[in-house]
Amino acid sequence: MKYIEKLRNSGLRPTKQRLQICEVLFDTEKTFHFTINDLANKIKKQLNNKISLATIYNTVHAFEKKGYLKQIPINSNQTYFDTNVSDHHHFYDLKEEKLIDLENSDVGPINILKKINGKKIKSVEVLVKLED
Amino acid sequence: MKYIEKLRNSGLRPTKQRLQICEVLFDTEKTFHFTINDLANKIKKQLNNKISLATIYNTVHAFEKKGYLKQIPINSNQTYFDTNVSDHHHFYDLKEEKLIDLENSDVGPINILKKINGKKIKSVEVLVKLED
DNA sequence: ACACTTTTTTAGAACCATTATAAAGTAGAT
DNA sequence: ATCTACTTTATAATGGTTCTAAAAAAGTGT
Ligand SMILES: [Mn+2]
Ligand SMILES: [Mn+2]
Ligand SMILES: [Zn+2]
Ligand SMILES: [Zn+2]
Repeated sequence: MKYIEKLRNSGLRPTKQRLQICEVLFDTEKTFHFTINDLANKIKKQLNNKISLATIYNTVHAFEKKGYLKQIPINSNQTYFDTNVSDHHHFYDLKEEKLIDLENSDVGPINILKKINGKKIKSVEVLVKLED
Repeated sequence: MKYIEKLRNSGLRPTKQRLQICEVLFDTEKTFHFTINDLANKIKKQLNNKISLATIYNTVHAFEKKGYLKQIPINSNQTYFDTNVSDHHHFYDLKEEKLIDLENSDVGPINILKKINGKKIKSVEVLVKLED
C-alpha cells in the first residue's frame, strides 16, 4: 500500500479506515472539492464496509492538519475541503453551488501592498463568485 | 429619522427594531465586521429594550439582501458580516480571529483570465490569512 | 378613529453540521 | 503474550441558524 508510508511519516497509524479514506481521496486522476457529507456518501458507495462518521471527521481533520487537505473559505453551512493542496483559487458558481479550480496562472499576480505589523502572510486566497 | 426613508425605499417597514438595528450598524464613524452574536451583544449594551434573536437574524438577512450588509466568506462556525459594502478585501488574523479591511487600492488589480461559459463574475474577494 | 389586511416580531422548538464522550478495538513496542 | 498509546465507534451533546405559529404592529381605506 502506497499510503502506509505516507501515514507513518506523518505520525498517523495506518489503520484500515485511514487507508480506505486515502484511496477515496487520493486515488483519483483529478483533485476534487467535497464536504464531509459528500465524502461519507462516496465512501458508502465505493467501499463495502462502513466507516463511522466520527472517524471521517477525525481523519479529514488529521489530514488537513498534516497538509494533505485544504479547507476552502466559503460561506456555507457545510465546510468544504479540497484534495488540491497547491496554492490556487476558486470560482464559486452560486446557482449550482459548485466550486471550480482557478489556477494561480489563471489569476494575475496578486501583490498585497498593506502590511500588518508583526504579522506575516500565510496564504492569499481568491474567491470569484459566478452568476448567470 | 434618517433610516425611515431608506427602509421604505427598500420595501421594508420601518419598525422600531429595524430602526434601532440601523443605528447600531450604521451610526458609527467606521465600518465594522460582526457575527450575529456580536451584534446581539452590542444591541443589548447600547439599547435599553430587548430585540429577539430571531428578529436580529431576520433583519440582518433582509439588510444583506438589500445590499446594506455583506457576508464575508471565511471558515468559521459563525457567519461574519460587514457594514462596509464597498468592493474590498480582508486580512484574517488567525491568532486573534479578527478581520481587517484591505482596500482595493491595497491589492494590485486582479485579472481573472479563465472564463466559464455562460457565467459572469459577480464578485472577486481576496482573503489573506495572517500568522505571527 | 375604526376595521381590515399584510408584514413583522417573538419565544420557543426544530434542525443539523460538528464536536465531545467514553467504551471497545487495534497497532506497535517490548 | 503483554502492555500502552492510539484509534474507532455509537451515541450524546453543542450551538449557530432556521422554522413555527401566535401576538403585535404597520399600512390602507373608510
Ligand atoms: Mn472542521
Ligand atoms: Mn445566514
Ligand atoms: Zn480547489
Ligand atoms: Zn470589510
